[in-house]
Amino acid sequence: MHITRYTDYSLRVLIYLAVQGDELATIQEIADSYDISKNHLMKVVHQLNKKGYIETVRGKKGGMRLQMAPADINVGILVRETEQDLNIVECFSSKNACRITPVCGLKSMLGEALTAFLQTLDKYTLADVIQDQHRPQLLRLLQIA
Amino acid sequence: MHITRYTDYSLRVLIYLAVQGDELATIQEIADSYDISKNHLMKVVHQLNKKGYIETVRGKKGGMRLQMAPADINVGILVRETEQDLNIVECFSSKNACRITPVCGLKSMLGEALTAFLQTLDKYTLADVIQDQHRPQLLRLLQIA
DNA sequence: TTTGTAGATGTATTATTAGTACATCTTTAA
DNA sequence: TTAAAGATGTACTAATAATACATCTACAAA
Repeated sequence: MHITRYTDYSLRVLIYLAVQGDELATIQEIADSYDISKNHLMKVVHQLNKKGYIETVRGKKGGMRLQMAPADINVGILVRETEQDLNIVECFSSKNACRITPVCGLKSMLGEALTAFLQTLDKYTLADVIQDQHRPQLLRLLQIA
Repeated sequence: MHITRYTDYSLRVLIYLAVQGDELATIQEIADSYDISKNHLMKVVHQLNKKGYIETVRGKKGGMRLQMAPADINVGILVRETEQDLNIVECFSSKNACRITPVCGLKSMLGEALTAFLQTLDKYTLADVIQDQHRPQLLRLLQIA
């Protein structure tokens, strides 16, 4: 059981921006800080912009910054919006072919478990991820000047 | 986010055997009932046997049956044992390369969420999956004589 | 004791899809 | 006008889940 790197990277971008503050950050800087693919990050950033989490500025001296306060960015909601496919087993998807689905108790159990997973994340915001006490270390680890 | 078909099939085999009762069932019968790959099921059955969930009988007139009572087969434990990789994000695995892991609050949140997921499943057993009231329909849907 | 049927086991192949790379376009500050 | 930044779509690669296949072992019935 995994969440996709896409969701992981989305969270990392938001963490970077929250630590960085009001300055604009470029995709290149974030990719370098985490040592991950710039091209993949591009899609992540594009989606975060579309969903209103960040604002992007094109052109020279462009970049991006958070459009919402860290305390208003809920981790559970973000995961739900970012994780493409939350059908944890076949019977949750539209192309289900399992014959016993109508009378199988498993589906509701797994649904309840998934809800418990997401509701746990609903308790937290981006501000909780980056506690103030850790900000200096995060600035250093992410090599933000 | 998914669980693997391997885990799904493990659960389906146990459901079949619980519905079937004391008779021996062959891999072929189970594969036919669910219309899934016999070859894939072989591995699933082998592992369920190794873990003590079922007993298998080789040779002519062979097959398999449950080795534990349905009420003693816990769904959460089974999922933990069957799902190969429960490292939901990179920082949970041994080959983690994310720089901020030491001060990142996300790891404990996702850990807590995963625990909530599994603990939900811990509340249920195979007997809960197959409620008595549904047994006749399950027998029919699985085409068990 | 032979034969056929069942599971045991390991290897190879296929398919899916996440992840990555690349090319080109648009925007904007200097 | 140019360089630097994001926008966008397409194509490729890699990882791994899923499947198929081949051969072995065990057992029961004829």
